[in-house]
Parts: sequence; structure tokens; C-alpha cells
Amino acid sequence: MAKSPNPELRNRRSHRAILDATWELAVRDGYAKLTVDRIAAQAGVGKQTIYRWWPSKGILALDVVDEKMGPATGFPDTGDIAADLKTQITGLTTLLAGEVGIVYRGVIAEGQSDPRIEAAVRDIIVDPRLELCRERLDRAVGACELRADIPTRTMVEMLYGPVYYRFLLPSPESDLRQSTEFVDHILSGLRAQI
Amino acid sequence: MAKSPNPELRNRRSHRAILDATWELAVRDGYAKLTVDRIAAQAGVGKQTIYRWWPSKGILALDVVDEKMGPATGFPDTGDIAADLKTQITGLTTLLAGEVGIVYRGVIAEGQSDPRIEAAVRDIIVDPRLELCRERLDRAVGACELRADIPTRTMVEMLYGPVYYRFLLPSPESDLRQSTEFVDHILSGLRAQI
Amino acid sequence: MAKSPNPELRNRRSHRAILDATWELAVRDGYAKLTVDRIAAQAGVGKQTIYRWWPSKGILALDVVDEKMGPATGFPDTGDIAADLKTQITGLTTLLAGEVGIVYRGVIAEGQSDPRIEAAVRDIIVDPRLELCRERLDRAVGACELRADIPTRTMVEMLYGPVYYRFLLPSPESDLRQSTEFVDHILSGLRAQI
Amino acid sequence: MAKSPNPELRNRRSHRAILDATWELAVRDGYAKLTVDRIAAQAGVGKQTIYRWWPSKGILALDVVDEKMGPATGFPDTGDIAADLKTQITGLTTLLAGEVGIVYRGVIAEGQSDPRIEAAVRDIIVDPRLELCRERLDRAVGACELRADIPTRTMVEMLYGPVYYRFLLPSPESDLRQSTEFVDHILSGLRAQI
DNA sequence: TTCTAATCGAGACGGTACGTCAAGTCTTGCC
DNA sequence: GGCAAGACTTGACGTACCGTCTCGATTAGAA
Repeated sequence: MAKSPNPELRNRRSHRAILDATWELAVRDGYAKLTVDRIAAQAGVGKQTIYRWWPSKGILALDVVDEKMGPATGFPDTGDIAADLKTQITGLTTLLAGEVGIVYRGVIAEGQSDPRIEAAVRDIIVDPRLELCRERLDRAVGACELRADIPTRTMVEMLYGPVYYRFLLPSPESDLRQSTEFVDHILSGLRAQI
Repeated sequence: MAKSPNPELRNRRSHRAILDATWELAVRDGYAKLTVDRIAAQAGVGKQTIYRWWPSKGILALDVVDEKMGPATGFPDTGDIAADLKTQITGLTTLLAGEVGIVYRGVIAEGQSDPRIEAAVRDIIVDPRLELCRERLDRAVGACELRADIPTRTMVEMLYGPVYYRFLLPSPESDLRQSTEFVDHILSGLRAQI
Repeated sequence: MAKSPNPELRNRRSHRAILDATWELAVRDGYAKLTVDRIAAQAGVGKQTIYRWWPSKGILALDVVDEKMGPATGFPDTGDIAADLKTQITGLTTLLAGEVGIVYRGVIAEGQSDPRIEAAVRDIIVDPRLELCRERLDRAVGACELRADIPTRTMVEMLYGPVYYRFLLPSPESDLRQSTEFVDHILSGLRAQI
Repeated sequence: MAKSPNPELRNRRSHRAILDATWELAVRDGYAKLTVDRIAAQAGVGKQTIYRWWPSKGILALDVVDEKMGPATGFPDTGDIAADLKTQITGLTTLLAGEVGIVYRGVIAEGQSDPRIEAAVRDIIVDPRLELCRERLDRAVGACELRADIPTRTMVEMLYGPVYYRFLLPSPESDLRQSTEFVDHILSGLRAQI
């Protein structure tokens, strides 16, 4: 049924070169000028080799974003939920405001018209990190730092919604990199009542 | 230097037909399949007539979105800030979850790679409505309903960030149309302390 | 039903440039290296413009061959059928042994697998010229130079068969340009008996 | 220098399967759709195995044609040159009008752009059979059936030129399988004068 | 009988060309 | 001069084959 080739036979050198070329071209010329032809040329690879392993340019770019974002492991846990969230959000916004953001914005844009990419963004980037955040929030709820009557999923959306808002709809009046300012205000509404 | 033609000579019938065709095709086939050729054909209009009055497909679609969203006038003001925000957000999410959202998502996606569209989205759609919200929040601050030490711009981002998050990164586990749930929690953190 | 564009709107400059480029590239690099991309580049023309007016590379090349062969008008008629045939065959073989032959061979080759090209070769190149020859032969039959009991179509095939044979299956032992040698021998069998 | 592998190590089963697959696919789908990948798949053979023993698809197909045409041995010799030629041409045109012709046409077409194939067509198919015909004609000359002042090579071209003409440039008005009609007319011009 | 080397099936690889699609510009003739 | 119509250049797309290459598995003659 599936036509997917045997991953064991995949050529490491080509695989690496494609990811590197995608990153390099996207960062250098912008996501809009990224084309499969150029990636192939830059990587010294046949176009078919790209299509063999990735269904579309968007999914390929997503893999690059995933790689550059680093592993979705280990939400900080110092016992202070506010500090931990600020640490995490600082890390995230630093990435989003940098080269990774250039590519990630392009991928999310493609996701608006391609459901497979939209799903992949959720599955590969968003959900794993969201889940780590939820676990941390669950622990804070358990420690009576946060209210227990709000689903942690909702909490996550409250905390990261404004960050993505500034990321995807940037304004000269708002600075993505100062998104930690939201944390205290939002936590005020989420803290367990005395 | 200026290339803009005389708007007085603009043909009303064509103008109307172009906007209608854009809306109809975008809603029927999705923003991804919207092309200038098809709009022109559907509108019974020459392609050049479209390019004479709009610099790109994205800006044209944005005009359609603007029209369908209705005038950015009159944020509700019953004296109850929570109720007013819920009223407003209910109206917005109803739009975003419907046909308008299909087109708006496409426009925002194009904005990720075209700064002119990104700016136009802010200028035409986001900022005017955001400003109305700020004015309402300012009044709530004046009425000591909300804290005075947080910029109302930030408050707006906290309130609408999660809405756009669910709009642009939809998940089967979250329902854009139930975004009023955020309001009370966020306002908890924004209310003036006794 | 037909999607063929309006020939009145055809751009003369592009049309000319495409034919010229096709000829030049085919002659310079050989028919095998002729590609639509290269023709377009050499002609300074979009590929789509080629596909708009010609269904395939073969038909385009055929048009060039037709043009270079010159009009299929006026089979020589001095009253001496043998001399006239030799004149005509000398002209033809001079063409076939030269640059026109390079392209024509390529077109005939494509015709072996594309019935539309095969038909076009007949309709555009072969049949009109064959018809002129038949008319000349008919006159020779009328003048009792040739037998009346053999269809002139068959006579044409007898006369030109060996020419095409040497053209398409060339051998170091046979010289296409000396194909007039066939004429007398074949006419011996076609002459009216005394 | 020589790259040819040791033929002794050749796998008979694979060899057979490749030839059979080539024939089957060429006849079923036409020469134009014949690809090395498909041959390999159909034969249950690696592509490299094909390229190890044949330099190109055309040469492989030529081997199949050669095989299907049968051995180039034994031009008929009843003492009646006209009858013998008709017998032979009937046999040939029956082949060419059938499945063999489909493949042979494709091979000749490839020969138009690949000199190695062109040479192979001559060496493997045409020349051996032409030589047999020449020998028969020589005998007819010796028996004073035919003129001695025309090279038998030329005679062969006169006799088979029209056949190949109808084969390679078929027309609805001419029937390849009735090419024996040429024989008597051409022989009229070749017979020894009394 | 084991060793060794070439062939084998399989299929990924770097390339080239294809034919299609859309964007945005240019041209023509009508109003 | 705006307009409908549509041809134009440009450039990316995703597919199809080519002929080469790499990989273990198989196999057949030589040791």
C-alpha cells in the first residue's frame, strides 16, 4: 500500500546534505525563495532523492526546524513555576526571533493550506513541547501552586498564545523577545486561591 | 513615478465582481486554489484590471476579508468588561471558524513571506479592532475594573493571543469557538487588586 | 471543445524566434540533444509559448523541416520524365544529405512512436510532394512515356523508396547523393512497351 | 580496456527472462513505453544485470528483433528469381506488419540518433539478409536472368527500398503486405536484354 | 570442501527533460 | 484611458527515465 522506500538504504551523506542545504538557503534567501530545485542543486543531489524521502518542501523544512530547535526534552523544574516558564519562554522566543523563526514561519504558513503540514507541525513541533509544559504545570497544580479547576491544556494555550501571536503577527510596538512579561500576569489568574 | 491610476475612473461593476469572485472562489475551492486567472475569469474581467487596483492576490483577498468582517466599529460596552469581551470574542471566533476564516488564514499565511501583506493585515484588520479593544480596556481601567499598571496593548495580546493560537494552529483537542473560556481566567490576573 | 488559442494574436517575433532556435540547435547539436527548454532559452521565449502553438517538439521540428524544404510546388517538366525525375531527386537528396536531413531524420524517428507525428510527416512533407510527382508521372503516362497499367502511386514508391532507404538506413557502401542511378533502371520497367 | 564481463558466468535464466520481458512489454505497450526499469521489473532482474550485458535499451531490443526474425539463412532458390523474391518479401512483410515490426520500428528510430544502434541494425539485421539476397541475385545474373551491368547491391536497394518505405512511412493508401507487386515491375528493368 | 570472486536482485543515487501551472507584464482592439 | 481578452516571460512544480552505484545474498570454479 505505502510506497515508502526502505529507510535502511538511505544514503546518510545525501540526507545530511539536503537538510543542510535547506537550512542554509532558507536562512540566506528567506523561506519564500526556497525551492526544491535549489535545495537539490545546493546539496548536490537529484530532486527525486528529496521527493523520495519527504512528501513536500514544507515537511522537509519542518524536519530542519525540528532539528534546529533541539530535542523536546526537559522542561525546567526548579520548583518555581513562574521562573521555569520564563526560562522556557525566553529560550523559545530567542529561537523564534532568530534564524529558526524564519523557517518556522514559512512552514506554519504552508500549513494554512496543506493539512498534512499543519498536522505535522502539531505532531512534530508543537505537541511534544506542549506536553512537557503540561506535565510541568500538572506538577505545579499538584504542589498547589496553580488552580486545579483549569485544564492544563488551556493554561498552556493562555501562556503560549500571546507568544505565537507576536511571532506570527509581529508588530513594531511589541517585542517577541519580551514575552516573559506575560507570565506573571497570566499566572496571577491561574494561581491557587488562598 | 506614482503608478496609481485615477480611482474616479474605476468601474464599479468590475470592482464589485472581482471582490465577489474572490470570495466565492476562495470559499468554494479554498484559498490555495485561488488564482488571479480564475478570479478574472469568474468575474468576467481582464487580469490587468485586477492588477490595476490591487498589487497582489493577497491584498485583494485581504480587502474581501475586511469587507466580510464588517466595520471595526463599536466594541460593546455594557459596563461589564468580562461580558463585553466574551461578546466580542464570540463574534470574532464565529467569523474565524466560518468562511471568513478560510480566506483570512490564507492571507495571514501569505503575510509570512510578503511584508507588504503582513503590514496590510495589521493596518487593515488587526490594528483598528485592537484599538477599539484597547479603548474599552482603558475605560475599564478608568472604572478601576482592571489594573492600571499593565499596558492595555499587552492586555489585548493576552486576551487575543490564545484566540489566534487556536485559529492558526488548530488542534482537534481545542475548539476555537469556545475561546471565551479564556476570558475569566485572564481577567483574574488583570483585575484591580482590592 | 478545442483549446487552441487564437492564431491572430500570435506574436510574430516569438514564432519566428522559436523556429529559428529549433533549426539552429538541431543543426548545431543534433536532433537528439534538442530539448524544449533549450529551444525556449535560445529563442528568448517562455516554454509555455512553445506548447501553446505546437503540441510537441516533433511537430515543431517538422514545421522547421517544412520551411527549410521550401514550397512543394512545381515538379520539373521538360518533357523528359527521366531527366525531370533526376533533377527532382538530386534536389531532394541534396537536402536530405545536408542539414535538413539531420532534423528530418529526427522527426521521422519520433514518428515511429507518435502517430500524430507520423501522420503529420505524411500530411505536411510527404504527401504534397508525392502528389506533385504523381501528377508529373500521370502526364508521362498520358504522353505514352510510361505504362498505364501501374498506379502512379506505386511508381512513386518505387522511385522514392530506395532514396528513403538510403536516407534512413545509410550504409558506407551506398551514397544517398547518387540516388539518380536508380531512375533509369526503374524507368526501364515502367516504360510503355513498344 | 575491455569492460565486457565473462560470458561464461552469465546466468541463462536471467538472460532469457530479459529478452522475454523486453519482447512482451514492447509488444504489449509499444516500444515508446518500453523502459529499462520496466524490463527489469518484469524479468525479475536487477537493472545492472541488463546493463552488464547490453549497452543500451536499443541494442537489447535489437537482439530481440534478431531472435524473432529467425536466422538469416537460406534465401529461396527455385530457379525463378521473381518467384523467389516474392516468397522472400512476403515473409519479410508478414514479419514487419506484425509484432516484430513494432519493435523493429522502435529500434530503427533510436538508430536515427544513436550511431551505435544504427550500425548494429545494419550489422545484425540488414546486412546479413541483404547479403543472402545479393548472392541469389548474383546467381540470377550468372543464369542470364538479370543484367550484369548493375551492381547487385543496387538491385537489392531497388527491391527492398519500397518495402522499407512502406514500413517506415506507412500510409492508409498503401499496404505493406502487398509489396510483392513491386517485384515484377522492378525486375522488368533489371532483366537481361535479349 | 572451503575459499574467493563475479554475478545476481534490489533499489537508491545524481542528473536531465518533461509538460503543467501560476504570477505578473504586455499587447490589441473596443468603448 | 479604462476595459476584456488573452498572449507573453519567468520560474517552480512533481514525474519519468537514464545509466551508475552500493548493498548483501547467491553461486560457481579453483584451491
